[in-house]
Amino acid sequence: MARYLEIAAELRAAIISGEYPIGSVLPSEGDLVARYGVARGTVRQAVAQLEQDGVVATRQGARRVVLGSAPTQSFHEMQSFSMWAVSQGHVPSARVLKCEPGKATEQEAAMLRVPPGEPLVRLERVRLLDGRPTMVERTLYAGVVAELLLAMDLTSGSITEQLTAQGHVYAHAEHSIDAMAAGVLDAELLGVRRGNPLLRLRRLTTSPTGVPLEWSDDRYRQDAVTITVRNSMSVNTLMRLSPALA
Amino acid sequence: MARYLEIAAELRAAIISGEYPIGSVLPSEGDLVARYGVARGTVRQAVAQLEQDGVVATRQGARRVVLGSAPTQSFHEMQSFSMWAVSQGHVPSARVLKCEPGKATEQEAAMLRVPPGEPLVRLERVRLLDGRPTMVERTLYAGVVAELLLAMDLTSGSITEQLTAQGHVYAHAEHSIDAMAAGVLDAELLGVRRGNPLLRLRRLTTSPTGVPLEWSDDRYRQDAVTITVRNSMSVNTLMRLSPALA
DNA sequence: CAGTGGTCTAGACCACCTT
DNA sequence: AGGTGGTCTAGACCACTGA
Repeated sequence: MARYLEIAAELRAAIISGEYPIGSVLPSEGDLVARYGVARGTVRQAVAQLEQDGVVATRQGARRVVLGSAPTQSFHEMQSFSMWAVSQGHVPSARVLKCEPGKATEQEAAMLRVPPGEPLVRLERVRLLDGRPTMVERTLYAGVVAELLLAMDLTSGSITEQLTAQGHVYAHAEHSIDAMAAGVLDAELLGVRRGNPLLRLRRLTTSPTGVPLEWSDDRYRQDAVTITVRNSMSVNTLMRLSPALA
Repeated sequence: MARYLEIAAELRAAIISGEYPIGSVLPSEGDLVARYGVARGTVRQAVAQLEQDGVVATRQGARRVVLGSAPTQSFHEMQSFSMWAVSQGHVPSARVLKCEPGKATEQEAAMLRVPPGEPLVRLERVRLLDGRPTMVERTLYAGVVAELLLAMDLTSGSITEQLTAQGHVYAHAEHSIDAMAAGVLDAELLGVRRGNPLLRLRRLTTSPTGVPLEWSDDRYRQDAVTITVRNSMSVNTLMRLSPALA
């Protein structure tokens, strides 16, 4: 592991342990240089990590202030229902409604940002948390990922996990979040009344090189999840859009 | 402006202009060093900006790939309904339902992360977009910000803007997003039916030093907004929580 | 194997904050 | 005025990618 990541981890641990309580200040860069025996650049890389995660606040000329300990977030937990469920102490499962190869329609092609007619796989599942219907998932898989999918066990495990094991890495995702009313079909699948609120999360995921891998439309029962986002002046990935543009 | 920001801006402009189309590769760090006549560290600071915004993807050993042009996002647009509305070409306004000073109840203190009994201001407004009710906003303002608020014009402008003008800077925010059904009151205020879906966005905003400034509960008509979030393996501020923990 | 990005060093000057 | 973070330079070595 890189030295700056080790230092960042040590500082995180010190914050969690209470050595640097919320509201207190971190040692100066000079102090940390002396303590860890590294160059200033390395210390700055370490604290930049903490700043990016919203753990500390930085102002030129003043010591860094501790905002809170790092959230237990992870890109992969956000990406995968299974991993998230497990991390929350729940047992995830799935009921497959549809899994079929096909060719991209005009609309699907636009969402996946591929040419119309491209081969893809359409997957629809009801996702369960401890046996209770929680989310309806409609996913389109593109390219290589699509082919691998047809050989997988879709009811139990995490597709993401199986894809990662085979070297297909998800690197970027763009999520659109809104509220909607349950239609007849969704209501029945989730065991709620028609018209009840659902939280909809649509997502385009791409590889490290920007190649679209999947597009997903996930609809959660109103009481099933809350999404949280942190942003700050320096790190900001959050937008509010009019539906017309979304 | 710092040199690395100038370089980042130039690269952004070049991407938008089509000089570096989506999917193409950026010049190597060495090329950029030569072109701009700066040290490699400066070039790396510039491209790190682009990476953080999801504009380019980086892999060790390979040229950087262009993912897309920068979104027109801004921290302040996310923070302020007014600024966002204007940027979307709409006319924002507000109807003040309540604006009164008070002392923090047990529950309010916990949300704002201040001691119970702290002075605060409670503000409730219906926010309108081009005259149409769009969102119900319930905000608690703490400390210094609270005092300033009572002297402001609350119907027209942006509170955030007025506060910024007086040197009170919002620096960090944590948002919780979920779906809910409209109650009798919210339904009437927004002109929708009781039970209709609303998108709820709760937010704690703090100063650069981590001091809580405001807590807000915003409820949008189901068709009024979509929230979008970008995340990646390297930059991730997104979490999915069980409601019990939220 | 050459090119490229990832990490690290050592030192410099400046802008801003605190006292 | 002294301390602190922000920026920048110049050079080094390593790990990974791709032809």
